[in-house]
Amino acid sequence: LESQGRRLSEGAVYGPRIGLTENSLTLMERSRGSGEQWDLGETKPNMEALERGGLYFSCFDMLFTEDAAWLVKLSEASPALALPMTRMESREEPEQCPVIDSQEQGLSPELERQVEERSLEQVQSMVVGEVLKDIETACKLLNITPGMLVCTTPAATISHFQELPGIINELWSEADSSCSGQPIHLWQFLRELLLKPHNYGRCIRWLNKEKGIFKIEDSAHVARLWGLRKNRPAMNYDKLSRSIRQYYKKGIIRKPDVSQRLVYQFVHPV
DNA sequence: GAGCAGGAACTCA
DNA sequence: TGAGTTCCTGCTC
Repeated sequence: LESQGRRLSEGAVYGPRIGLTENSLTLMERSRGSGEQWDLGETKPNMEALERGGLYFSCFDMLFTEDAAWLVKLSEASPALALPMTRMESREEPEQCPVIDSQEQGLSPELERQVEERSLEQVQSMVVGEVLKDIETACKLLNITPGMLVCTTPAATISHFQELPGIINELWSEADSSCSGQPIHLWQFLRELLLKPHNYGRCIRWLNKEKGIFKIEDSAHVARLWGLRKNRPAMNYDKLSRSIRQYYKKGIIRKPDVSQRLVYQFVHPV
């Protein structure tokens, strides 16, 4: 999710998290294998094609820029398949893609080419149908409307999508801790604060993110936030730090090698 | 005085 | 039973 040019092999990992089904990922993979390859340098002209063709582009497509380019190429090749995102109509995909052995049937080169094009269009149709269904599912999961994803210009589209995967990450991050049905752990809460430096940088911040070393700048504030989260109005730093110290023997948090006041270290930094 | 370390008893899901 | 929470004593900076 974090970098925009990741290949589908990684999509197979992240796809399910954003609602992409294994089915559509497989279809996209297959189509990539049989079709042309585009590098990231071709994104821009394809974005121009996107504007010309009026194809709406979802943030989920940007998760895999190469695949986004593929979809744009698809829209150029077969405009009828390029459905506007806002409509979110689920297409009736073909039952299966026919495999035609043109050699055995003795088809002419021209007819063979047409057969291949037809087959490719059917595959593309299946892929688009699956992707659109997945996007609809993902929108439902994230409680966002498809209209939120519509952009009018390529530049705005790129900018918008760069912001949206960040928001999605945050939503998933919060979902991990608050929607799983499990009470949040203190170390998770601290990590949450550290992951939002623009919000909590004044009360807690990384000293060395790679090593997982962080400093509590405003102990009273962090304790107050923890108390709010756990509905413990009497929480203070003395109690919070006692909970942190419980992590010493569990191997979750420890004091750094050079011990400093209000400085702790995650034993296994992310 | 604030923070640190750790024991012990307690609550809560 | 696990994960804190609360209270405590003693120590260091």
